Amino acid sequence: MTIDLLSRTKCSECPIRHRAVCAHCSGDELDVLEQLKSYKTFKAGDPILWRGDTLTFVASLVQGVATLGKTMEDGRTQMVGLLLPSDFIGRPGRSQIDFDVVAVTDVTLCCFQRKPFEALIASTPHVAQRLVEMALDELDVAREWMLLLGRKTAREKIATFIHMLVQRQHLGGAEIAQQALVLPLTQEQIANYLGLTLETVSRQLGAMKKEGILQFSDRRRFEVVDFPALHLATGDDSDGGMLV
Amino acid sequence: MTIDLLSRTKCSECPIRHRAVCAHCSGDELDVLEQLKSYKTFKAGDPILWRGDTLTFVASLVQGVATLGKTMEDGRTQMVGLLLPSDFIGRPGRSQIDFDVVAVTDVTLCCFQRKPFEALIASTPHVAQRLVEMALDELDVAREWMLLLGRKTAREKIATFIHMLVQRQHLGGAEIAQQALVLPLTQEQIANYLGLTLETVSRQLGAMKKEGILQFSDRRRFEVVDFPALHLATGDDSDGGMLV
DNA sequence: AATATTCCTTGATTTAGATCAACTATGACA
DNA sequence: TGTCATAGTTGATCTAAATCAAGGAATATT
Repeated sequence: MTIDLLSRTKCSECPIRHRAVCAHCSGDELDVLEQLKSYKTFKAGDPILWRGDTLTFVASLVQGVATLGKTMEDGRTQMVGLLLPSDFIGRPGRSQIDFDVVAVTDVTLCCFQRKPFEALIASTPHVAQRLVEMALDELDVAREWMLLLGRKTAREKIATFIHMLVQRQHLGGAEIAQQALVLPLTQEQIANYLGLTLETVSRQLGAMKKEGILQFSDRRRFEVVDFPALHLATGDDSDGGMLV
Repeated sequence: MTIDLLSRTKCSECPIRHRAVCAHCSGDELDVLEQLKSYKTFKAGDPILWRGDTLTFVASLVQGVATLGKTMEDGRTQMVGLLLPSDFIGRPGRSQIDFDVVAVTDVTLCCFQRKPFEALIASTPHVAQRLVEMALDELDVAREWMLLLGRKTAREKIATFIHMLVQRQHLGGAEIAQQALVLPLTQEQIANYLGLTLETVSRQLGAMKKEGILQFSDRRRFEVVDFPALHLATGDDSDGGMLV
């Protein structure tokens, strides 16, 4: 029996896309997980994991938004990742993490004990293979962000961030732009994600509003009115930005 | 038979530390690799892989230094990784890369065809497991660099870079500081790694020389005279910086 | 409905680092 | 041993974004 394990394909029975983690979708070899499944919820603002914590579980984010962040002693913080629904939290083979995971909105996780999960990996090579690919995907994202943090201007950073949100929104299978999007973070959090200050984020968003690239209906809800202009503003290759 | 696959432990018969990749050290199940092993060499400055290239092999870097870099259309570049001896190049399950790999010095790679290597992974779960861990290690490094790029000052960036060099030098098993180190990159390359300009790198290195933290015998060869001061200058936690 | 808090905006000012511009040291190579 | 190219230095100037400072708008709390 071959299953597309840990794919990003949405499971028809539950909101989780990582099918190996989602017990609803498990194949014969994954039945063991069913018994270990548990849901955890966190309130907006709650810490999910602190830097240095011992990891006892791996999880799939079912609902909500969480951030991975690093903080320096003097308070400077840098987000190193953003977790949206369907994202995987876990470091198979690792017992510690080197950053904080914080719930930005109310968050629901579908959790599995780490030990049995690792036992599963140890016995099923194609699950392990899929996990390598997932880790490499995350690595690609991290490296793309390194280019952003090291070399992009404030405007390019903001444009890239919005562009990424649009792309992720459409991964789920929704149709093309011109539809309402939501900023999942406050402007201060966006600033921490982009290596900027909140004032700069406000000014740049304001400028894009004024230029007619974005249109806000609400403090958080907006549309991309001029997608080509948005893509141009990212500074990325002129080819790679098409939807679909 | 249990082998410490893909560990960073140095093989006694060759300079490669990833034992699964180093055919000298292979166990029974790895004999297949012996036949596929081949060495490739590159001159300083040679491209090893271009962004978008199809990957036909995985490899271990035996000798020399190479960089992983991203370049924007207007020429801005950001290095997203540094490959030193014992580092692994390869993306099992991935056929393309999204950055350039360039030899900084003369480079020797120990290469294996990707397909047979992936077949090996598919049949031996603990190799796959080790690869997950390696990818997660790289991810940790990338995220540490995100903090550096997004939030650290020029001085902190330089100090962190030197600090990292010292740490890596000592991973091999050498004794404590106060010994000659070599900058593996030009100041322009360091600038591209740290999200700075070459002038800023020059000025900051000059300042640390003047302050008696570093001492250069040569343009490239130097010693860390005041390691505590170096560590302090990184801006990192006051605890985590000890050698050993 | 009034009050407090959190989030966002906008302006004035400062500054770290970029940019521009010579110039110097170091090898490399003929 | 001199010429060339590459790498590094050093100074003057500029600027993007940070910082400082005040308000204002939305949301939550009483």
